[in-house]
Amino acid sequence: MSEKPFKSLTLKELSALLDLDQSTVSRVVNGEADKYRISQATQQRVLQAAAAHGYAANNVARSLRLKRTHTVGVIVPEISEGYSTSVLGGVEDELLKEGYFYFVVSHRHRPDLLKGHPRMMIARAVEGIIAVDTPIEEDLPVPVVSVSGHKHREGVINIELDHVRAAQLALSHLKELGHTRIAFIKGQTVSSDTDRRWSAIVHQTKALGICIVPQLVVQLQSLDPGPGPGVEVTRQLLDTGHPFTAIFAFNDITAIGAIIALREASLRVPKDVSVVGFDDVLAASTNSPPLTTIHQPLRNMGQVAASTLLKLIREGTPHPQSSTLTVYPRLVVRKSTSQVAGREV
Amino acid sequence: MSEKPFKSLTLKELSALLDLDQSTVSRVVNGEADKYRISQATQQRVLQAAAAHGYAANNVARSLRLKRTHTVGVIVPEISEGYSTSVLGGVEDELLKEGYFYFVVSHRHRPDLLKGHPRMMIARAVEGIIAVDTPIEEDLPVPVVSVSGHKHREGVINIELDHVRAAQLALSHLKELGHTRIAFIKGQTVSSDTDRRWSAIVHQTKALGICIVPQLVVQLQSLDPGPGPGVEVTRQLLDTGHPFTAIFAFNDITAIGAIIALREASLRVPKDVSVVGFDDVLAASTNSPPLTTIHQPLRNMGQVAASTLLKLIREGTPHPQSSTLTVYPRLVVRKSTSQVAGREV
DNA sequence: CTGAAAGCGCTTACAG
DNA sequence: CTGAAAGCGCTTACAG
Repeated sequence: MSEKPFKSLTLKELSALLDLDQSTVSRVVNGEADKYRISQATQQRVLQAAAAHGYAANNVARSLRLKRTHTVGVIVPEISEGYSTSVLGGVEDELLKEGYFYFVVSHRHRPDLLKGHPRMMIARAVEGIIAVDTPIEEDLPVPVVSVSGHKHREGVINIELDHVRAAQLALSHLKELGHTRIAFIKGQTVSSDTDRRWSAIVHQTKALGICIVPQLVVQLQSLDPGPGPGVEVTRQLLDTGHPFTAIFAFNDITAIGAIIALREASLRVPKDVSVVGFDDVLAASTNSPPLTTIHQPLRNMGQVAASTLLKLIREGTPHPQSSTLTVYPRLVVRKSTSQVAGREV
Repeated sequence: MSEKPFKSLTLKELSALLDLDQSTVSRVVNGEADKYRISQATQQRVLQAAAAHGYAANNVARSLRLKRTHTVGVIVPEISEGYSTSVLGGVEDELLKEGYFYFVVSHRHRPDLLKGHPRMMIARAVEGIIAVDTPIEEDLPVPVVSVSGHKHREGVINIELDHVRAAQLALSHLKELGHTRIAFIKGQTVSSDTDRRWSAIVHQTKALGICIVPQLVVQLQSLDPGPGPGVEVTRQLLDTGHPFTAIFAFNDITAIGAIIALREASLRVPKDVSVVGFDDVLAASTNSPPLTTIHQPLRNMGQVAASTLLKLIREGTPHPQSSTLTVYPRLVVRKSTSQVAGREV
């Protein structure tokens, strides 16, 4: 039709062409012709001309006028990483469906970005914010939904995994296989899930009659998103000389690191040591051996986060109740766990 | 300072408070006080009041007035996937540095989204678009930079890997290890890299005196982003009964799939069959065995794409020359390749 | 049934 | 040195 695609006219130009007022054209284009009882003839003319010239309203002007940007912000720790991007997939599903777009920013645990990014997004007039595994440190003037946030800030809705159930699934699986000396790798202190997960484990070991041996509990330090930190910490575990037959790792990448360290020490997985991961990111199934792990419905968590945020935006409640939506884990048994052997390491 | 963080005043309100005209306040806030020779006293008052009230200009109004949104769009095949997100990391590095934000959308190879998403982003007034491994099907009214696009559309700048060098690195590595019967897994037809990579391989096999056996060439069909398609195609390869001692896979995830299929057939990697991947995503190093692969500098490609796009935007050239920026691969030797054994499969 | 006017919140020539 | 006015491109009460 037009020579330059998208080189769209303005409303004013289009109206001039049609010899109609802007307001009339605006009404027809926005599907409010009936409401204003605009004649069929006029409607036809407008619609045809709009199509012919590829008219599309300037969204910036529209946003200014309507005070709605149909944009939300998403903040994640690290963009090049499986956990966040699985959630993002779900966020996208829901948002695009409703005509919303989103900005993504990553903070990499830098305090300046943790504070600055939400502000910048607000300055960009986002209508709401989704924080993935990221603490929100101040009150924000838009609705906030947090995925694995755990801060319970006033007015923030949390999408959270049932960690007690997760611990139960993992630990009873290990117990059934005969493991009693289990080593634990806790997450970095910066990760919002760390405390919750650990409390749940402590709780469930009691329920199941499993002892936690303090020497068999280590914590990730380095923020490196790869398997390195898991390797490091597993070496420490082996160095202590305390025997164990299984490791419950903070996440899949850490579990993969643990397996690397175990192999270095000539220990076979799962024959000598069983390893359980957490998250069920893509790498869990492609690893060799494929990881037994706790599946988090990450994509679904993203969908729930997005649809919840959209609901808050629609309702326009300035300070909704802080509350929690719980999602449920699943045990995925693959090849990194097996019946405990006679020999302990 | 103010009770509600970010509940920012408008320029007009702030000016009223100070009993100054909007224009004066605007000038000071935008750092143009000197240019307009505004008195020190006034500057102080304005700056202080702005800080006290947390004044920040409404970016929507600003964008409308200046006709600049400081926003770009990024389109990728799949958001929950290592290749795209590695590139996105680099894109973010450069963009945020310059005060730009970006929208991300994924098309999942759906024709309607491939066409619709760029249009929607244009309607959102992005100043430019970065297309990652995604063909651009029509002329767009903003600058476009393509990462691994290969379409050479008029006015689009391509960031491309030197595939000939990549093929040379992989094939001479295999040749040095004594492999002569090499199987090849080509990419899906929808992937922009597929043709280029294959041409480069054909070219380099000739240069190195390696024969391509037609029965040992298979192509990925399924669009599933996991290792499944690689497993499938490797089974076919084994079913043909043609002997081979090495596989050069289209990417790391496919290589991982190939290894799974090889194991099913009781073949050891690398003892019986060597496998070379491509990309060097995180999974390549964490896999067991860790993959020998061709490293693509994905993050760097993202950085180059973003800084190039920003340059085009700054220059305001409506239709720059189509051109190509080449980046270089690196061979990463890990544990999935070894000297050829006497026995052929 | 359609139009004229105001206004969203900025920036910037133009005056003085 | 500072202000008054126009205008970016829309939408929507208010008229008639």
